[in-house]
Amino acid sequence: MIPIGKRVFREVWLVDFEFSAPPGEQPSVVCMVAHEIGSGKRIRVWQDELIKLKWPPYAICNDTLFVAYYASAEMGCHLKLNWPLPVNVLDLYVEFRNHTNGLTLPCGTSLLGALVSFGLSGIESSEKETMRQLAMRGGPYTQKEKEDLLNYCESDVIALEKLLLKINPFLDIPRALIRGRYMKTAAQIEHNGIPIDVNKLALLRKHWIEIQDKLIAEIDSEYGVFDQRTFKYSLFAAWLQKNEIPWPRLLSGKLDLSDEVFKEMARSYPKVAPLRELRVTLSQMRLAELSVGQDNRNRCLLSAFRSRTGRNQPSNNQFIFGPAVWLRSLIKPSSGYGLAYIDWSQQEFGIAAALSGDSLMIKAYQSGDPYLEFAKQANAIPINATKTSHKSEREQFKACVLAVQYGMGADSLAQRINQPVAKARELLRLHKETYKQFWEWIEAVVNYAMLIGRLHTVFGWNVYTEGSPNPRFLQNFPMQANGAEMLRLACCFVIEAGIKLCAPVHDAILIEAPLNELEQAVQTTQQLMAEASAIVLNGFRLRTDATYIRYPDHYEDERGKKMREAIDKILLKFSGKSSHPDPPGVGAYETLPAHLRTPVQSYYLSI
DNA sequence: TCTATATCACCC
DNA sequence: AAACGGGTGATATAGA
Repeated sequence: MIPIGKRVFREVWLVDFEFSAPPGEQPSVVCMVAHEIGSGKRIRVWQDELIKLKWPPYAICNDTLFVAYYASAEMGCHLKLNWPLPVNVLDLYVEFRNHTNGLTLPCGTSLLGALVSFGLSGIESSEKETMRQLAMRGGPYTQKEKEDLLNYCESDVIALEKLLLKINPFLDIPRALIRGRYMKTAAQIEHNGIPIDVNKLALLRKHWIEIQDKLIAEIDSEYGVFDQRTFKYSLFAAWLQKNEIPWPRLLSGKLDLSDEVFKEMARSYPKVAPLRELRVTLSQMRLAELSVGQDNRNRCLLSAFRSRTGRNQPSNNQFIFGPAVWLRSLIKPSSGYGLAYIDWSQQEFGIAAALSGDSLMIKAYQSGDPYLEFAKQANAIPINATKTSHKSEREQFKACVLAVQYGMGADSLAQRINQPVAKARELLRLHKETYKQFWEWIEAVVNYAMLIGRLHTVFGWNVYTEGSPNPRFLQNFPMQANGAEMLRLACCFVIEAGIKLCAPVHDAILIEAPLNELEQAVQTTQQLMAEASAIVLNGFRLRTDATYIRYPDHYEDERGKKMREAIDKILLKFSGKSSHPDPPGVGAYETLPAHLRTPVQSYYLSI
């Protein structure tokens, strides 16, 4: 019987896998080492034996604990091996993040870094790098290499045990297991991936440079500020001088090349407008390393718990939801399937309302249109006003709500809504007067952080706020971090309900289902998202919106439609046809067999 | 030629 | 002094 935190487990298994994971592919397992703390039992298994096992060689039931560092990797290996996932997962990466979040660490958040910060030493990081390379290289391996890899794998398990003993006194096991549960979910999401129109992607990649060249050639002939595809500051400066245009400069003395300045300057000097458009277009053309596997699905590390607020932080480069929105048109369900993008409506506003208990804010959220209702509550528009009758007022109150969420000041808000500072000040004042209880609450939160030196969410995601923290961060933390809790919980529910979850996107998720099951899946997902919000917000339920994408349609975001159409037009000229037939979905969709799914778990509440 | 820095743009 | 939260990544240029 081994006590971990305040709970006792029959067995505690420390596990590490070595694997290789080419971009966009599920991991290929190389080897595994597992140690059990109580009995001292040690297991070392090479790939060829692992794939024969139908069940992990360690206990994964209710009264045992699975411990790993960055457990989504180990869980990914389980899924690849068709093994069920452990009931109780303790991820020391996540717990170390939570234990030190907000502090400056001597050696980062790797296992090695965690050991160092507890005054322990692991193996040399140069050796680690060599072995990691060896695992990534893939087989075949010599007997010596196999031994080396297993030894290396085992050394990490030993390091993990040392870390566990050090961090054990700080563990809040019920909550740590909720976080571990999300790491299981994250592994399943990564395992699933997002279906991609690979023909379109190939076409885009093939003509990527040509498209940019064409766009530049069309416009730059009038300016001569590009060298190949590089915008040259010096050439632009020369052009400005020749055209006698005084251009704003940064404090450093360099020309201010932000789009904001381009926009303003285009008003007084219309001839800079086309150049501005070109720069905007080119900046939306970044698609370097979208990682798509052989099965035509976009997969990458979600980097769960990476951000200070506990959000996922996948690479913008590899993740289809990273680059400009028009590129989401590459998301396309395979034949017979559909997708749905489901997001919480005004999530942060709802969280602020619920956690502060501000009755007017709650009423505004429940009205269905918080921005319009806010304007009414502030007596700025008549009680019978609508979204259409008072469009611009609604936009201003909306901007004000967002400004408050980010701690924006009157000057920035004024600029944002293109109004005098007095107007912005007035809007912010109305917010403070209308939502008095919210402001009392949020000020108490900020004071608490200043006094105690840390903040945490309802499920115990912690951040240290020592030193001179940015007060706007403190003010935003409860909304963003509890929003992240909500998303993680919803993802767990959705995965555990057997729904194919493809991606989390901060306040939204993308799911997939056969066309005839899609609406049911969406309905269930919406219920589960409401459930998750109620758990985080003590009974308060947030609404969700769903957008469907049914084969043969592709994902389309209104904001990116113009760009997508413009690019399609150019592609048409290059290739002569708009699209190729869809390839068959290569292993595009297989539902995880029921016996492999994580069972639905109860959750723990309180604080 | 490579790296570091500043700046900017994208996402929620 | 200024004051938009959390991020990742690309780009242009300066400097080693």
